[in-house]
Amino acid sequence: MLTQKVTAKDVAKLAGVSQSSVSRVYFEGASVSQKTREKVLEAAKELGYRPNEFARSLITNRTKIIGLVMKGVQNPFYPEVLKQFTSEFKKIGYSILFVHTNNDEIQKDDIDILLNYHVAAVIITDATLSLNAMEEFKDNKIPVVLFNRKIEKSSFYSVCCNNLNASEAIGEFLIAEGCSTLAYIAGNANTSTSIEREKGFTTILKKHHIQLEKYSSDYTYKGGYDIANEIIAKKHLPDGFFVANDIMALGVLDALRENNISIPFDTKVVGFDNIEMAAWPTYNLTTWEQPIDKMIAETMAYLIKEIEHYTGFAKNIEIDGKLIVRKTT
Amino acid sequence: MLTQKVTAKDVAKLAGVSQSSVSRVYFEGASVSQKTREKVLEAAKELGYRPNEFARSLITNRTKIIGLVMKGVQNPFYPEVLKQFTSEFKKIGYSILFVHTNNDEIQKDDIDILLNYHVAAVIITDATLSLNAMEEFKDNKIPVVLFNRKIEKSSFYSVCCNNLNASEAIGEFLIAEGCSTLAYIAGNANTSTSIEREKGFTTILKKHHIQLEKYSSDYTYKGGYDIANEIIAKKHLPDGFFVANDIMALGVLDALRENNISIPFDTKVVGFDNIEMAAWPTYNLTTWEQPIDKMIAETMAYLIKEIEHYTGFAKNIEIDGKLIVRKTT
DNA sequence: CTGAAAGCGCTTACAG
DNA sequence: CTGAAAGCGCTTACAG
Repeated sequence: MLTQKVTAKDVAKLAGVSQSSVSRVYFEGASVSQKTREKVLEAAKELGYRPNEFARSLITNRTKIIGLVMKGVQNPFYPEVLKQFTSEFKKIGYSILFVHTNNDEIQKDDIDILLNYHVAAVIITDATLSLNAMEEFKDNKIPVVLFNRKIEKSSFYSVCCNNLNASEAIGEFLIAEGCSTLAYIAGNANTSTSIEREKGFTTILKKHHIQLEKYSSDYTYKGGYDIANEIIAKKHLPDGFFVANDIMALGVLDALRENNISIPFDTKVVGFDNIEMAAWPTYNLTTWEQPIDKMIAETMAYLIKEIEHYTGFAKNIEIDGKLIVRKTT
Repeated sequence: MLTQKVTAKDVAKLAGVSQSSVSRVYFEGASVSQKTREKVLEAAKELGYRPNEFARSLITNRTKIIGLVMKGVQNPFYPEVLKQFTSEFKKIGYSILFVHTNNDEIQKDDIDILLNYHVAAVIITDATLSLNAMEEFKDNKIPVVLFNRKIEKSSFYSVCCNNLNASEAIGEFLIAEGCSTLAYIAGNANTSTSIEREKGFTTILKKHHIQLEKYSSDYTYKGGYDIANEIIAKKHLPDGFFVANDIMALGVLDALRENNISIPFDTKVVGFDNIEMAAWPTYNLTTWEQPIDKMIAETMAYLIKEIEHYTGFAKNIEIDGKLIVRKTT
């Protein structure tokens, strides 16, 4: 094993062809005769040749890197999404540059990373982007998708579960189950998911002349646990809870249980996401399943098309999920 | 906003200096006068200049990318590790290329990704590497650390919690708590963590003339849940369980609870990792806290030194964690 | 299909 | 400290 400094030139010499031919073998779409291809491949194998990605990117001005920005790694929903995007993109030769943000809106330093590496595309899983930042990506012809978050502006492409339909269905379901007082426990106030889930739920309650009790929380287990304890302390328990995501719902469930409140008899709980833990026997949480596979497929289809030929086309895509009934209702 | 194609040459022209001077301003360590630096910076700002990372890497043959390989995204321990590495490396200008593997030993396709991108270093969080693959990294002078996994070969640098001490302490603790029959629930059989935890635990049991009941599982919630159900079915319950990681321990706890086995009275359970969920009131799991912060700091210190000046120096680093006593003992 | 040559945007000796 | 020039390892017109 030589100290790995084999270039196309070396391969060319050994194969007895020009450096351009070597390049063509590794560049899909270029035309090379079967014979040269074989010679090159053989020589390359012997020398341990590996095309230099940077030289490549320098010329083509494009990379095989997807920037994936994530905030909430504590919510198991997102690591799962990360894993699936990574495997799916790997199949078509793309790698993932992982960016972690602490803010709901991505900041300049993270945007710079994405721009410096000329990523082929960016996926933002649970954060948003300022209009200015979006402009920068547009200028660089880098397609962006907001995954599980949306912005009511025509300049963003987003892929979400259909939150409105979902929360309406959840409302109807809880009412059909006999609830006549209902509470909504919201996630972070400025997130599109929490807002839409509240909206759909409210619509249905209004239709049935039920007033919504609304509580604010933050999409974390502890947030759900704490707010449930506050509600319990008030000695006034609604017939049912719609909790904006599963991880909060687990906190709610634990708080209720600690206070010997029997579920689904004393009150009912519905979550959102269908994370793995929702199915654990301790929780057995009724929840709304996000169609992750379809959401990922949709995201990738768009991105691949845009990488091929950038248009900047924007749209809010919403995909239907489904209710998973377990033992908390 | 122009269509972002500003090069050092453009900046040079506007600033009235040579392209080399522009380059020097952005290359730390190069000497430039205060005056040219200012002129360049001003021109760069006006044009929105951004040094091209690829051109850079092409020459220096090094990148600011760290390859991070991860297997078990389902175990919350690892997403947390990913997040912390990402934030810490970001502070010193490095980004994370995320690689997901399905295998306990990293395969060729993933290694190729790391090599193709000439990552500055690689971290493998819960998988291992063949000796051959390690050689490839060595040839390319890419430092590698095994995080939370180790191999008894002198060629790997690894950073782990001190699993032997930990499991001995857990053994002593359970015995002091009055257990006279004890079981160990192992994780994936070929992992260093599971092997060492068993070893330390066994040592202590032997010392106290207690025979180990050993059960095999796979480091997942379901694995823990299933094996616990099997044990319960045998109508023979040990006084205490040491479960090789927390996520399995949660499964064990749920199975015991479903069978109305009262903890810590009928039996006791100790986990390992101290993941966030271990502290949830439903579980309140006694466990061993892995010193993540220290493990990460140690990993980074080594990697930074090796990136600066590669030696290939290898060692198994073990850092002490501590017992967190909660309500399952 | 193939080769010679230009050039992507930088860094880095080499002079001055 | 600074500029002119070579060169990193590729892709891609341009001829043939």
